[in-house]
Amino acid sequence: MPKRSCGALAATDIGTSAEINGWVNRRRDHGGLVFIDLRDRDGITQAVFDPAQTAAFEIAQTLRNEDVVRITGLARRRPAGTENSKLSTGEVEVAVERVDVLARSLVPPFPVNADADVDESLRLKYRYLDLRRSRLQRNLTVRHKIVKAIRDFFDEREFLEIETPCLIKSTPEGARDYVVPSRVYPGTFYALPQSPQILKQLLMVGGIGRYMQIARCFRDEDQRADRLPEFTQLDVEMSFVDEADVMTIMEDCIVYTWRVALGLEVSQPIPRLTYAEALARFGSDKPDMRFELELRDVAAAFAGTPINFLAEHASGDASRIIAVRYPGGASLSRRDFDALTESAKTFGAGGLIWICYPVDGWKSSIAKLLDDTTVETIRELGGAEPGDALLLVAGPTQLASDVAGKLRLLVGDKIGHRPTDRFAFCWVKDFPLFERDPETQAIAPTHHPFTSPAPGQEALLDTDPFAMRAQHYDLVLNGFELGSGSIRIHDPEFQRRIFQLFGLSEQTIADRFGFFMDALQYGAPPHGGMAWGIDRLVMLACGEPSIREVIAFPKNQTARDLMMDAPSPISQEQLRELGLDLKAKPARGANPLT
RNA sequence: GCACGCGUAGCUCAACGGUAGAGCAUCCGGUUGUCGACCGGAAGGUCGUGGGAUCGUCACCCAUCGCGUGCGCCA
Repeated sequence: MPKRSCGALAATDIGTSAEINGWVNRRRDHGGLVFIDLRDRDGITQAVFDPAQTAAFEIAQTLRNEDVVRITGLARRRPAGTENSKLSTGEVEVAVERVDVLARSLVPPFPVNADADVDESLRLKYRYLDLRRSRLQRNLTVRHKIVKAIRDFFDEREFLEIETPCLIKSTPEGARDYVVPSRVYPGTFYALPQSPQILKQLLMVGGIGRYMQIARCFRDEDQRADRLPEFTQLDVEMSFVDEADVMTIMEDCIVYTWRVALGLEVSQPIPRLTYAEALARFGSDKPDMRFELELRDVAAAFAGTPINFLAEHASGDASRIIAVRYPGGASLSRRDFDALTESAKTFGAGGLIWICYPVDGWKSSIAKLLDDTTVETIRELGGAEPGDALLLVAGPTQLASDVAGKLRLLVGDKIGHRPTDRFAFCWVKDFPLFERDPETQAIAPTHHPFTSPAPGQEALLDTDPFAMRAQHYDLVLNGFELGSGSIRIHDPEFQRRIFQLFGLSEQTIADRFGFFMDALQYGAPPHGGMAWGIDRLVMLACGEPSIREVIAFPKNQTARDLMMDAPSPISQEQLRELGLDLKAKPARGANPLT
């Protein structure tokens, strides 16, 4: 007898016998007739129990949601008028002749057969139940398809997928490491990789040429909706390539993946912006390109203004007065503008100026300080149409740009221009090679210390490092950084100078990067690559607000696994073997649900 | 570490400072074409925790715990 999945039963099966296994999604007991919706990953099939089949009928009356059963019976067409167009199997049903209860279920702590919102902690504690629900079934399916498409894409181009170790050496800089104590060498520790960066560069030195990996990475930093301590990267590296080579192949990969996994066409070429352009036009180095609303500099309207708090920002390169257009914003209430002002303040601005342009006349938060001419000049510079409003942010260039960029996203949200089912990619390139730590003013890499400067700029290292551009490119989707890549330094002497620039001593370089510096001296090919955040990519593809929705067993925002209740203390025996003494008592397991 | 929001029945949520309630789920009974079945009934609460103000609190104040979002952090 053929086995059928719950979603596979079709009109072509009518008249045949079938065996179907699944979970009881719902029972509808009509007394003289019982319906069971049987569910598996594939779908739902309706089983009908008739009193004539005495044994099966009696069992049917005892079935409850999430019991696991095997039914056998005749697939038949549903009586006319009782078809269910909501189900793919809605034309047919199984007249059950025999039912075996394979497992009983307790009453689940939340509804498994509905998509209703449930407290996320509860979902995480009972993740195996949450996984049965359609949302995660769908998301994990999409994730599989995306990862498979990526692997197929690189396989066809003769990349090798190579696994790199998870127990590696701690290197300074960057995020905090997760560490694992060594039993064999008490007092020493492995670190878990923050990314396979150095390893993939060594694969290039090793003559692999084209490498890819779906790699697990670990960073001991605080969480966000799109960031967990443990995450997955697509890691790619190639030898004898330039920036354009890498960007082309990664762009092709996105197009292929979207087509094959999602059935969507991404229009090419994907727009390319310089870092400076992205900041000026969108106030962000990861602009959301789903909508226009570009930022406009309206400082010219305030040239020679007597308004003190604007005059200081109205000229020169150090300051800006930036307008964000709010289409239809003229009809907003005073309360709405107050809320926008509050938002601007939380973004770091001192305040917010708004000007409304209804069909007749104008209104503004600083109406007393403005005249018709100035207001009209601002309107022209800001590109406002009748019915719009302009939100003005004044301040030091970086701050004003950043706040305006965030206001732009807020306006985009309010006018519904950021739908999760639209995908707008862009490249951002020509990043500065270095930036200053805002607190210490120390020089630091914008990307990482292995990034190569733009060709021919090496000499600037001694004279004006902050003028140097990097061969560094980001792929951005809907305002999220999907991934970063760069052409790496393959000259050991230049790499040494970069490390020294960041204040690493010869000794530190030798201790931490000795193996890497050695390798560069044995014929390292020019190379470069990229890494994407797979969780983020799938999250966006699924239209989900958090990467937890596309990971089977995620940690929560406080880095706990609520299902396993990890992390947890270990035994004295384990500590002794590892040569560890605890200074602090283990933190109490913080799971409120246990 | 900081800011904001949330915490009431198994789930999702209500409740003007004056007797804690609804829908769904659960349990029982009825029910032969439902598919969020239906009808009738029952059971289910330390209002996160601890203080305080008040004649009186789920509601107000303080502290604390948990969860979420953001900031810091994330080469």
